Amino acid sequence: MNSEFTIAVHSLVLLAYRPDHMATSDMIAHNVDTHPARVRKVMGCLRKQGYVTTKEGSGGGFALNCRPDEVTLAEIYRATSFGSIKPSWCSGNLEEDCLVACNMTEVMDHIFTEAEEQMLMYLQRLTIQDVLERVLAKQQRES
Amino acid sequence: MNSEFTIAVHSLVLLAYRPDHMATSDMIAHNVDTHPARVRKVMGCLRKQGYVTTKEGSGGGFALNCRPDEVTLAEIYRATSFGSIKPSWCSGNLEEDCLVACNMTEVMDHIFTEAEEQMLMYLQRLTIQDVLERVLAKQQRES
DNA sequence: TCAACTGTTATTATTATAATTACAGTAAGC
DNA sequence: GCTTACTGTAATTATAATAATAACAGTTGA
Repeated sequence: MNSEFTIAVHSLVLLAYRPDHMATSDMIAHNVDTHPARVRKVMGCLRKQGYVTTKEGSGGGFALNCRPDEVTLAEIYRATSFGSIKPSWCSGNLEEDCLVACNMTEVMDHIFTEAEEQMLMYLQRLTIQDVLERVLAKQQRES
Repeated sequence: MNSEFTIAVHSLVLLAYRPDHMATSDMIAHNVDTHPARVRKVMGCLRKQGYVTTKEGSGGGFALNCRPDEVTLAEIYRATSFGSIKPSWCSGNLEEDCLVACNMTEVMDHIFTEAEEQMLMYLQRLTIQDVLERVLAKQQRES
């Protein structure tokens, strides 16, 4: 699976956690441990879907624009990584005179699509708030 | 996701389809459209789990050693690609003095594990026989 | 003893992914 | 208006994951 989903979820959880619900790409990038340009790319995607707003120029950055307890990981997955369950390589050989060789590509493709839908049913039940709470709960157990 | 799962399923479906339930790595490789050595590697894994038997030497090859209607894709996934849902890259920064940065890695890891379990519940409902039937059904619709 | 196989490892090629650089555009504050 | 601190985006480079290939020892049947 594509790691832009991870970056998107991490960024939203971070924004939800911060008292002012704001951060710059530099701050997020340090927190996530990646490059600011990559964060901006992923956040651009979240902005288009309305999950965050951005403010350009000095003093700018990203701000949460949704309720963390209403946004599910399924939405974020669809927005960032839809279809990434399926491996890019696929089997099958149309040259062969064999039903299996000719049709397996499409049949497996269909299976991966259904498997992804099933996974989305799980992600549907998890919100950004839930993830934040898991983070906080984990800390409490350890302290 | 790892494509060895695809190769394993394709190979088992092919064996189930063939009247003698046998094939060499060359034959499977042509059908799947990959290299025979790769097929042998995947089949080695299936042999260890008892899904196929192999016969070395001249006239040898692979033979199905299970009932196609009893083997589920979940088993094959576990045998070949367990854990491959999770991206190798992960977010988080232990250097940061922030709960989110420090704990997100583990929390996301847990989420990917659960998502994979959910996907496995779907693969549990599909057998090699079901896949073969989808292949055959597809052909009938098109002819 | 030859030919046709598997088993396995090592090497190379290819592709996917992530990091980095670069720079135009925007807004705030002096 | 100028400087500074940001975003947006594209192009390039680096790295890692994946697949293909080659090579060869071991096995078996004819």
